[in-house]
Amino acid sequence: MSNIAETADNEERDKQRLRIWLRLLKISRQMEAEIRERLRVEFATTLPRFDVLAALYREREGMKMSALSAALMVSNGNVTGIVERLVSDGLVVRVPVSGDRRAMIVQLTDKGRDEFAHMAGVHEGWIASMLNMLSDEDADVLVELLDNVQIKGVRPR
Amino acid sequence: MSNIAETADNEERDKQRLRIWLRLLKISRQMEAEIRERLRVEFATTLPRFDVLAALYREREGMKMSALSAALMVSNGNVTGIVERLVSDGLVVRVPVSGDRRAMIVQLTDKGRDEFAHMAGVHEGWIASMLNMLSDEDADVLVELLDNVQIKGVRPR
DNA sequence: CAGAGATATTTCAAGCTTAAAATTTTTAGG
DNA sequence: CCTAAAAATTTTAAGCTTGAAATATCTCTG
Repeated sequence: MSNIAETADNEERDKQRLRIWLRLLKISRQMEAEIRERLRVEFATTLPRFDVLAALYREREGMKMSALSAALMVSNGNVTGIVERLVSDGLVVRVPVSGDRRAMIVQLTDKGRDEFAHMAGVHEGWIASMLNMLSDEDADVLVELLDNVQIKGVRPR
Repeated sequence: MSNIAETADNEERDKQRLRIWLRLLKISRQMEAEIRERLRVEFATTLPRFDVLAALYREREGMKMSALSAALMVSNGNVTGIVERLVSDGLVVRVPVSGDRRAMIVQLTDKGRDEFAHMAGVHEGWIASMLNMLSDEDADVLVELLDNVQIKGVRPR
């Protein structure tokens, strides 16, 4: 086989992968912008706050700060600030962990639980309407394909 | 037909669309995080800066600030700060628009053009390697499906 | 040509984000 | 027991992001 031809093939291959990435990025940025806007206008909140509430809603027992930042794939320091603001709004509480004075568990308050449940329902409707151009078949194929994509970080250790 | 059954169908439909969104979001966040990390470590730069350079690279004549923020789908004020830092690094210049003293055109410098061209090549390789689990056939189907997705903002006017 | 309204951009305040440094507490080894 | 290393979290500095307000300039209409 020709090395020159193979190089051209690989170049086209790379370009096709780049195309996928650019489309993926465009769609997710547009959807994210739309969701941020609606959260702001309809619920006077932000996406990071919504994400924190969503994670806590799944874990009735609450989560440690470190578990929270791992689940959301953001830095520790990041979560500190967001939780601070949620606490002052009365949506979550921080309770000390018995037996480890370093750690804190964050939990939804009743108010936080109620507010999130309401927002989540509306949110699901937004998503469905944004993706309503996909046929049921397309949707199934898409879920399948996206499931195969696993991004591995380059991070060693 | 039964209204109850139809409601259940629609509910499942919505859930499937939500699944797509969550997978889309996860993949794009992971890829974005990986790209940010590599840009930081290998080129000591950031994704917003890379995005601005990419937009300017496509437009040899340069772009007005407003065109730049429209192309990147970010706010005007945002671009101001990023361009400021790129100017002080000597990668772009701002030239006044003759005939309109309000406007500014931003252009790559030779240094900016060279640096971006180099980074873009490496960047394409990163993307290809992150998506190398997709077969060529899967990749084609995925591009096709993603092309159909057009998010329409709710914004009136 | 004056003034109203439209345009291009910057400034501002607030919040998000990160990596790295600092703090506090726990755990393990000697 | 003592202390070095590990672990959980917060703080810090810098940059990104937004919507809204402020500036400056331009255009159009009367």
